[in-house]
Amino acid sequence: MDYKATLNLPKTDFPMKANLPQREPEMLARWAQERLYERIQESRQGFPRYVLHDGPPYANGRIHIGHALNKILKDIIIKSKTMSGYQVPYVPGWDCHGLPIEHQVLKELGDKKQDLDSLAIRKLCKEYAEKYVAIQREEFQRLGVLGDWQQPYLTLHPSYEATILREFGRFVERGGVYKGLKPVLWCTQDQTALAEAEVEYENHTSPSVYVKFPLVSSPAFLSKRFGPLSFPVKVKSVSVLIWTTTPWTLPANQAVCLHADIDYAFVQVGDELLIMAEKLVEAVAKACSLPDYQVIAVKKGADGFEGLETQRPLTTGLSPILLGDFVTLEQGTGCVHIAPGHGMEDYLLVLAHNAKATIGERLEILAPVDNGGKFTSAVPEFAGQHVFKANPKIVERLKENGRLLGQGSLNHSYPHCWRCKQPVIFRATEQWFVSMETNELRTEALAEIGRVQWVPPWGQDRIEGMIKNRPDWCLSRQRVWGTPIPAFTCVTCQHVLAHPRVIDHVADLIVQHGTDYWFANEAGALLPADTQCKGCGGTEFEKERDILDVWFESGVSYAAVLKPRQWWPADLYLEGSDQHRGWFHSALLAGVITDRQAPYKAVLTHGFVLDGAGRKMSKSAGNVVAPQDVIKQSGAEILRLWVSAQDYREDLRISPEILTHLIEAYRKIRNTCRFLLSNLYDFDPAQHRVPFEQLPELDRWALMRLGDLIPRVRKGYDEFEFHTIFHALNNFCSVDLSAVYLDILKDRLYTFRKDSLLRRGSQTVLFDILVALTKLMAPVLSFTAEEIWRMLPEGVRTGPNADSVHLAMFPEIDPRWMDPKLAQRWEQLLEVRTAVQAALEVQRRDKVIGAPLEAKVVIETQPAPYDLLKGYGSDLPAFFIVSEVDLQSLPDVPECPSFLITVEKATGTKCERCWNYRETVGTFPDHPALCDRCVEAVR
RNA sequence: GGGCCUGUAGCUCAGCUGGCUAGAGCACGCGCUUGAUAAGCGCGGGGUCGAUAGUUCGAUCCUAUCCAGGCCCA
Repeated sequence: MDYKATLNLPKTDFPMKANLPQREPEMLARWAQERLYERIQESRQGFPRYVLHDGPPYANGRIHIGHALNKILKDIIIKSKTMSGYQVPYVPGWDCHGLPIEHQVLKELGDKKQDLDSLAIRKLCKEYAEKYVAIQREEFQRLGVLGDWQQPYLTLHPSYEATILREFGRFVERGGVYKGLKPVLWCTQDQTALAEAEVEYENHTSPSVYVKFPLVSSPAFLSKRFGPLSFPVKVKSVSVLIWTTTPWTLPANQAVCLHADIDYAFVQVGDELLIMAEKLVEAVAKACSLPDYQVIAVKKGADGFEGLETQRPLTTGLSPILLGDFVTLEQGTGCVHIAPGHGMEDYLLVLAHNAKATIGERLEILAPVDNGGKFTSAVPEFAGQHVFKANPKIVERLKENGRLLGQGSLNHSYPHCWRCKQPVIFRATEQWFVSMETNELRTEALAEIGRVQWVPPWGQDRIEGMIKNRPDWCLSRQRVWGTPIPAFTCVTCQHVLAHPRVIDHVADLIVQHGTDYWFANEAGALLPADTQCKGCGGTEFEKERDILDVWFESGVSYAAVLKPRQWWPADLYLEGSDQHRGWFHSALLAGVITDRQAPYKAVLTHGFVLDGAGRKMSKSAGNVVAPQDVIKQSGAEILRLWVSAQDYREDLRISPEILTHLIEAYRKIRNTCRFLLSNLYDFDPAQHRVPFEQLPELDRWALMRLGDLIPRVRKGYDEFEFHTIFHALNNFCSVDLSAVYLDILKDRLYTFRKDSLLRRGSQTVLFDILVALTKLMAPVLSFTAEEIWRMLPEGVRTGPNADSVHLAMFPEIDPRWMDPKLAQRWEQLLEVRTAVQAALEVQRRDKVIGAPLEAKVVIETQPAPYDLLKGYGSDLPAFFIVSEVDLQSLPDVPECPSFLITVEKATGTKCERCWNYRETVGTFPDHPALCDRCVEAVR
């Protein structure tokens, strides 16, 4: 007779093969059709709100793995907070303005761009941004991220742009906004500012000159100051020797810079002493063909140079010696000529100097060069000449006035305009700034940093360092794709008009007509009717041509997105650690300016995604892992699991190998759940549930393990330590369930009567475990959890709002589960079990047994373990999954291990139905091949 | 070059304020099972805790330097 049909073998429609790439889109369609996100929000009405404010990704290009990481993390937080009893809205956004889009559009236009005005270019930029918003929106949703994808926030929406303008108005109102100079890359041919991305580095030959800056102090004074040092008597002057490849910047010279740690030599040449880096003396002597020279003394940059004054070579003022870190020994003299109007480092050095200096000591940001690259009347001798053309004449002049020590030429890499291919210059132009000092902005921002929770904690050090050292915030860009700076200049007296009331007026116009209105109209149409200049009473104005820095736009997103919904301040901002300089930074400054507080309570950062070897991904290295490929091959679920498996606070790694391991882990979890489901096919919790009090220890132990898992996982979610969740789930499925509980349970589930108390009891536990597990994994394995959820019996998904696992609450533990004494007993029991398995393995190797049921186990133990084991009596064979256990107390078994295990071939005959070896097999005439238990079960 | 961060088995992670032969899961190897079967079970091998020097009775854990890598800035 075939007894297999009498067994309760597992049965389920839940497929072993996940087929995620096909199944996920179906699930997404269902969620969309069921309006799952909206229903989740409705279901949490009246719950405390938790606001995670989305940092807007830039709307160009398809998403990369870093985007996927960021959005999946956000989704995990949103789902887990929802399941913890919060209302968690999620409004995604996009950053739509800015140079990269404008640059790309111009590039694609090629020569055609000459014929287009700014309105036409803006139109193309808008189309470009909208195209990628649509693409990225699809790609983000494909990851399983739930949110208000129908009404995202876009920085190009007129209402958002109006908020940008009004926030700028609040900046102005608060004070601290001013116009100042700052060097930018400038093309003198096209007469336009350029961004770093718009220059190409090509070789270029520049003049190279060595120029003396005589110290004002007498040699006698200096010899005392530096030592005393004894200078040769014939020395009449002491000069700092600088080297530059841009002689045309010398009229704008403001200072000379030395490095504190570099050794400087006093080199005697004739009746002069020249100061230059000791290590470069030889090279300089050669370059300048010095006939005869001698090093008199050597002093560190830090030892006495700072503050000494030198005579400028072409103008009348004095240039102090400053110390700076950027000075190197690679070329030149180790002494650098500083023209803050013509170099970024020069500019920053002078800003830092001015911040500490008295008014009289402050240096000027001088750039006496016009839009066409010609000297202005501020440099009478060369006025009207293009700076590159003037270079030789300047060198000539230096020769005449005795300042030139040597000259040559240098072929080096130099920035050129991407359009006209001409060499560009650095030139200070008028820009809008917000001062870091007015209203104590820097101090207040630093104080706010202290009130925000930074995760991980070093984020605080990082942003603090940046705020401490950053220069004033430059708000203006000389571009068209962005939001205009809503300011005007009086045509008559050049007075600048930037007033909150006027700005509000402009904002109203923009809400009504869109931002193009600004670009299409002149000042008259943009100003309130009766506007008069405060300075002169004039009524004619020129509108500002610059637009706002995009960091300003995204920085004020709290005003555009959170405040109108009363969600301000946000509970959390979550982005990559590069945003300490970016969004966290600009949002903090904007928040402190407009509200005197940070717009967030906590900031969480994640690291960057690297390849398997910990290296940056790049096309050229060929190590790029595209989320689209992973999704197509393995499914978004694998990407979600990947995010959860690693500690994202540090850099993350991804590679084919890592993904393979994650797929394995996924299978394990999926299969475990499938096994649970397949053994519940005939279980209806409403009818069959067995009360906790009637459960045997094995089942109670399983619940206890679940009771350990639940708080562990929930703590992982609460503390944003998702990788601990992955490991906890993985361990629970592999060890507690698969290797122990489920393995032991098979005999009971398969061979006992369907409705026996033991089988129903275990099913009760399997059911509770499955439901809990499904909920716990849902924020990470959102698709799979939902797939399982929909396989559960109808009545289980209790309540009207429980048809999706994402509407459910996390499981709670039942205090009755926790039993420390049981835990202790089972720890020992499992230890014995491991020892039994080791002993079985030995006999298996020797071919004495194959399957463990072929074995009889003899355990000889000391009295104490004996008593423990004895308590489990007839349950022991099932626990070890063997046919027989012979337990004996032996006082003289050694201390460690406290038991001896012998494995023999089991006695009796193999029962055809349950495969146990039993003496009773053959004693039943009706069922000669069955054991007593099975006879009972089939009767 | 500067600021911040990272470096424990093939992979992903534990390792509390320095203290037992450094752990887990997976992967790998071998075996069993064929009633979770493109599954399940068991056993096993594998780490000079990035390198070096120092502090200490004792360092994966503290300090310094170096090496490798990341983000930001220059």
